[in-house]
Amino acid sequence: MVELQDVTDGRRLRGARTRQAILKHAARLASAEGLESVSLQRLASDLGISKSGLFAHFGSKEELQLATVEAAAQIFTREVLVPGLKPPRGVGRIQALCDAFLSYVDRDVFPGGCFFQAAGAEFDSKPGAVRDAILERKRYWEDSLVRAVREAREAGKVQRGVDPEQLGWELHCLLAGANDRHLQTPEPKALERARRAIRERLEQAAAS
Amino acid sequence: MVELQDVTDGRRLRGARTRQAILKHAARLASAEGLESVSLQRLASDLGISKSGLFAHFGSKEELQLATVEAAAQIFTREVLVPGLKPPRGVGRIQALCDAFLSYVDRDVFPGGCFFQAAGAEFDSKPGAVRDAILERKRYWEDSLVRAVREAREAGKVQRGVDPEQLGWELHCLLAGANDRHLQTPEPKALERARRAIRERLEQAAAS
DNA sequence: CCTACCGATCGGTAGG
DNA sequence: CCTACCGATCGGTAGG
Repeated sequence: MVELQDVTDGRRLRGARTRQAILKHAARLASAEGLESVSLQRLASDLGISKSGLFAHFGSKEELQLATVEAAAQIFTREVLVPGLKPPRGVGRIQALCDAFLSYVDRDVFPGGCFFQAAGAEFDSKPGAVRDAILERKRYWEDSLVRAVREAREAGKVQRGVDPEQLGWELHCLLAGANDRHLQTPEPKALERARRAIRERLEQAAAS
Repeated sequence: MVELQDVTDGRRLRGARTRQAILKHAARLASAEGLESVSLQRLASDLGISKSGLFAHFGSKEELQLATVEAAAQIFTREVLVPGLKPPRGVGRIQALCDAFLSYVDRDVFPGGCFFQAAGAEFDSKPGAVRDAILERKRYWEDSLVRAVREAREAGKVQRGVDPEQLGWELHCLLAGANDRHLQTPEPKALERARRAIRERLEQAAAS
């Protein structure tokens, strides 16, 4: 009984590890070459398994794409949201969210820049479950910036006259632009421009 | 002789018209589905010609892509740069460039939003002639904004303390963000947020 | 009855 | 511009 259970658990554990390895590679590839371009054959040969091995994990290409979006969201949460939400509510948290995103871009967590920026642009005109999943995650990130501004304003750390939705969206634009520029001309100055713009926006918005 | 020449000219004219029709359709398709996804077969059947008919106009897929980028650039020039550069140098021209871009997004000149936004995101991690052509055009547009700010500053219409490269880049980020948001949630408010941000930035920068 | 794969091949389509 | 093809690769499935 115990032996049999061990074998079963071992198989499940191995399966889960393989699945994570597949999805991490798929997400990295997709950021650079496009989610649609990550073919099952390409993915299989990169990982040294067979194409039918992939089909044991994901029943179809769309399910693989949805699982890839999910895996990318976990990476984004770990690399951006967790460090960005560490400081207490206030201007410091808004700044930390922006810094965490810029660091995530600077460290090339995904070789093709922010996964959701790339996948969002690829799928924004392709209706379906994959587009919906990507946009839901993108919206959560944008909302996190808006929420951080709103909470800072409620705590009296940001001026009453500031519209959280407006400032949150502007910060998001600058961060997206920094990702864009980083991919076009990968020089330190690319991110510096965004840091400067964000600093100025936050200084203006901060309660005196 | 005359007859022969007429036939030749007629053929050339017809050829040029077909070429323009192909490229216009290719650019519109590419903005929504991706430049790489516009297959020769798809394009041929959409236009009611044969795949080899396309090869008579363009020797390879890459040449078709380069010609598509060129055609999209002509559309962008006509729809954004020409109206945007109409006002004399000064804050009015900066505003006109931004308004022209937002109108181009709002009118859905390309069904998938700004062609260069979409194609840039698709190719920014794919080295080659197509990426170079796309980024060259994107850079020209960004430089147009920077130039408009610099000229306004030189004319004393913008404060001395303003960095043209910085403000030009920030305006570009807001416009790109407006295009992004327009594709995600096509409501009038999407562009309104950008208009408000741009108005505030320009009021701040204007010489008093 | 489960899982994690294999080699081979299905009908179609890619660029050329 | 056409028909007629090529080597390869696409997403997906067969039996073992």
